[in-house]
Amino acid sequence: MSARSRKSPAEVFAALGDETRLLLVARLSGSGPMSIARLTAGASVTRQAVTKHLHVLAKAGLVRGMRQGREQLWELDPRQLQEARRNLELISRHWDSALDRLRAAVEGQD
Amino acid sequence: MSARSRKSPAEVFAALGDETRLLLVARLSGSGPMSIARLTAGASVTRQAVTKHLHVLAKAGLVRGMRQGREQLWELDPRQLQEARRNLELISRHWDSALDRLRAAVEGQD
DNA sequence: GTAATCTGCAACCTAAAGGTTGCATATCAT
DNA sequence: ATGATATGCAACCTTTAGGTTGCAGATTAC
Repeated sequence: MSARSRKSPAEVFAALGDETRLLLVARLSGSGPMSIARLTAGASVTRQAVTKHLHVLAKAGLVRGMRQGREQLWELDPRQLQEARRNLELISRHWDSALDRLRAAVEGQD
Repeated sequence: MSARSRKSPAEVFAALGDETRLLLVARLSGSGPMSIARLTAGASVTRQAVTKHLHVLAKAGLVRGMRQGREQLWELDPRQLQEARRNLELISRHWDSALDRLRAAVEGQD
């Protein structure tokens, strides 16, 4: 149940559907791997909460952790991130056609 | 608290982070406005559950409902959808740079 | 070696999510 | 009018999310 299997879009969306996690992703996007302690420093919740959020993100395949000495470093997972990114674009494009369709329908009514 | 105010990305993601809701959005993307009864026909939960999901989507600004006779028709909300779409693309692009950065870091290490 | 740091594990708590059922109400068809 | 449809509202239930605290185990710094 780790980061390797295919993740459903819903799971990825759900993982991103939380302010704290979105913040973690943003911070990891802007720098290299970071320890839990450091990530906690910038968050408004306890270390345990941060840890849990990281695991949620990991389960969705967005980040991955690795041990280094006494600290656990977390970083974005390029592969799953790419896939998530493509999913977002697929949906986005899907909406495009939906919007086109709507527009056409409205114009047709005139 | 209706569809007019600005929605946080997290809220939109959260709204999309559920299989049933994703399905509803997909169905609405593929056709015109649909009544709750009709939407329920394709779902695996009760009408009430569908109604609740629609309200969650509406609160996130993704869909909107309108009354027509005895039925309530739901459709995608073009405006908020556009905005959501742009948010997705922003994040997606943000990830792109993050991935570039990662790639560069790895190459630099060789 | 000892103290300070960084984490993991587990128990526990509260609020919200997701879902159901029952009943009332409005609208449509005949 | 009457029965069938389509919803809305409200109460209720169970599971999960998000968060906390306390304590034990490693690792690192001195």
